[in-house]
Amino acid sequence: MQLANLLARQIAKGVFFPGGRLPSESELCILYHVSPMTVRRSIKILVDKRIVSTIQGSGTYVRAPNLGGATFNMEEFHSMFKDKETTKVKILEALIIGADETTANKLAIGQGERVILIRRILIRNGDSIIYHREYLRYDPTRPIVEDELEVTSLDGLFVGTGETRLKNGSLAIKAAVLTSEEAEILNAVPNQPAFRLEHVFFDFGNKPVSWGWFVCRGDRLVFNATMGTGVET
Amino acid sequence: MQLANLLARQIAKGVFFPGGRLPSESELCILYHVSPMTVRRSIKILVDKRIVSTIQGSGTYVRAPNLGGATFNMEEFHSMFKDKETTKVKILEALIIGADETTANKLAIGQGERVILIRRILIRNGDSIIYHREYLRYDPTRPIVEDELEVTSLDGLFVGTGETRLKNGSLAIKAAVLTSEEAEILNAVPNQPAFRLEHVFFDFGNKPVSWGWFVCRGDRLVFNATMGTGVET
DNA sequence: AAGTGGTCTAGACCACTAT
DNA sequence: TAGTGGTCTAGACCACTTT
Repeated sequence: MQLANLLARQIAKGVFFPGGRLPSESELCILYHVSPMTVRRSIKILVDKRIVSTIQGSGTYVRAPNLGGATFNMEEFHSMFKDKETTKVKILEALIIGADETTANKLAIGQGERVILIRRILIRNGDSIIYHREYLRYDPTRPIVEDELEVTSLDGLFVGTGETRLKNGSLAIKAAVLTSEEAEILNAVPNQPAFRLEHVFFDFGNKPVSWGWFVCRGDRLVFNATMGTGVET
Repeated sequence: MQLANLLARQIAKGVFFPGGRLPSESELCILYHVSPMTVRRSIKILVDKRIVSTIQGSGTYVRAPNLGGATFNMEEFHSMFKDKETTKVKILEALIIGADETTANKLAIGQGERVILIRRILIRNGDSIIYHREYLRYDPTRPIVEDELEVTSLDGLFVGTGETRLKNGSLAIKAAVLTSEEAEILNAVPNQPAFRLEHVFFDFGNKPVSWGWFVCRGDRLVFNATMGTGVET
């Protein structure tokens, strides 16, 4: 939206500085010869970008860049294996086991109940870059297991297949060091810094049906975020 | 917005399933007796939440939950010291030094040029939880240094003071292990998993004026994200 | 050609804030 | 009480996709 970009540039240039107030919506209407709705949507764009914040009855204010407003995404992580030409997934193991305490808690089942464990490894250009371990609820009436075993590119977990009926999920980034098992798989040394990316998926009954984690060497992954207008002056 | 929530609940219940198409905007107008603009804004809300995606000329489609769409924020990190009653910042050191190679690169200055180093420690309930190291461009004409030294609550870095005129910033989450120096400060053992949160701030001339990093024990910090509607069925 | 989402107009009324 | 942002109406025209 042109007006939003215009205002963002002005903020970036320092015309409106952090803490300062923007012209009121009705003023902007007159200044730029647009309707109130257009002004409102422009401002909404800036609010979404956390560049300004609005206070009803008071005004629209320019935010100072602040760490708290930064958001990280999975782009960096995803980019590691979105190229289907050079990456492939190898299933190291897929077997039925009894749930240990952690798995039982995560999947909301009883300890010792049967679950499916899948261990995968993601290879790019012959290099093992991600180790994935996933525990699935054992439920013959659901096709989730077949779905999961068909995920041969891990990219499926990222784009969504359109077939799975999973409702919600949660993700957690944890700091870790490589265990000796992981280090061997990832061609690294034990105790090296690493990211552990845990995930839980829920179905439409809000039951957890899958949990697991990715392990990636810390020297191969960074999560990035930006603050501020992101506009060149 | 009521209509947005209504649609989100229907999606969560499985009325519209991933990959499926929502009723067209004009149909929703008639169904719920609202104006086109209202429908559009409702759908915009769902688009922003990554629950649906729109394709011009084709329709509005329900997204499958996917890892790639997840976003992390700093809430978890910020919550560690937003309580001003129990947390305080101690400046361990503040001195002028010559820039090493890394610092020179980060601040876009010459190696050996003078920079200000500030080492801080964040204490909550007598517990050292975050170690902060920051390098500032030495520029007597700018008040940034005084500003920074006045940051006695680190929260200032998060909410923005309204005084600083910093324009943009970047953040990076890296996996690390505690050095022996850090371990001593944070009452932990060396080689323990940790997060290193690097930041760079730029002023209105797009010059980097500050860079540094936070170190936090991995067992005290997790970054969380959610996928899907986040709605109870 | 018909239907879809994308953008916009020119207002209206309301809730809230400032003075 | 005047001014602010928050929400909404009832259309309009356009770009794009589908058939």
